[in-house]
Amino acid sequence: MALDEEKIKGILKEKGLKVTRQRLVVLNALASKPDSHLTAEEIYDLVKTDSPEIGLATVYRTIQLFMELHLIDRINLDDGFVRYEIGDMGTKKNSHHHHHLICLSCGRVMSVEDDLLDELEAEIARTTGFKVTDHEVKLYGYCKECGGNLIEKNKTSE
Amino acid sequence: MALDEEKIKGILKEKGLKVTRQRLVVLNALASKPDSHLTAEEIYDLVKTDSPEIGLATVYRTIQLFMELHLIDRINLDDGFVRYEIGDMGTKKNSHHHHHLICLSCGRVMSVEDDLLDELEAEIARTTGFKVTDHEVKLYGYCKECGGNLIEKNKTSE
DNA sequence: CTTTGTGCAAAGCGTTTGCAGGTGA
DNA sequence: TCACCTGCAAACGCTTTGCACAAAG
Repeated sequence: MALDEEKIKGILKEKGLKVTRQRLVVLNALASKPDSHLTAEEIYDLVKTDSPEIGLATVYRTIQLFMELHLIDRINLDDGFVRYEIGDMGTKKNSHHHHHLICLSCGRVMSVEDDLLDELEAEIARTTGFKVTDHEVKLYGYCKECGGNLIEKNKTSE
Repeated sequence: MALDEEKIKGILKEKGLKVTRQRLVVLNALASKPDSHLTAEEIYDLVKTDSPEIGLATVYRTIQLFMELHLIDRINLDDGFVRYEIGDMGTKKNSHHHHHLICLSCGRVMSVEDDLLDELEAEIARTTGFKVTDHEVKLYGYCKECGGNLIEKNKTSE
């Protein structure tokens, strides 16, 4: 997935922020792996191939900045690592994030675009008066491949 | 919410684990605040009133143990703190957790028991072949009180 | 008596921060 | 020029660990 650098430059300039090589490189690293949910350290390693002098602190600062600009999202899979993924770049301006499927067997993380949750949110607004503006959904289970294996091993019914 | 100490003792003994005062005190602390999502430090403070000699390390070790025994659940509200709440004690053996409503204005956290997600999970199984066994849902927004205030301030339509 | 658990303090580890020098506008 | 940004290293805060002693079974 190519990054629209001009757009990013525009966003930065608009806020009086400077366009630096480090910022572009970090964002490009995230953009190059749209479905890998990278840790700060992984981003750092990726980025070092392009910019060996970059510091880990800069990566952290850049991540924070882009989080505030809503250009990237944070994901916490509760495996002890905080991860990041590139956002929709404002292309869709849909503040609702996608859901994450986390395979308990192989650890793979997949994303699903689905807004069946709207119904749940409406239900909650009705019963509790709570107005939902955003959600984070993590679904744990077994992916197609791992699930298949489990069925082989665990053929009890059906 | 009173804790069924006999049941806990049984669970521990069954695993060859010892029943210590510290373990009971930690679990009682969680049980005494079923809807407060406590950090390790908060549990430590609570527990110190009953057992001033207890160490923070013991609290952490005990929390871990009870997590493994599925007696307590971890919640991460992405506010920089990891929190814990007492589980359903195996009374319902329903591995599906409740959802959390997190108010972006006052920070309050509420729980909702709802399984509208079953539908979403079925949909996902159908389309992706991913078998969901558990989920974690965080809904961000504004609670009744804060939402009301927002409406006052932001009366644009209706 | 043996094994497991505890308290303390030190170590670990991911993340943040202070500061001097560098760089973009 | 001048404010902003970066790299480095030190500081931080939460959590884990090593070890000797204590307690449970």
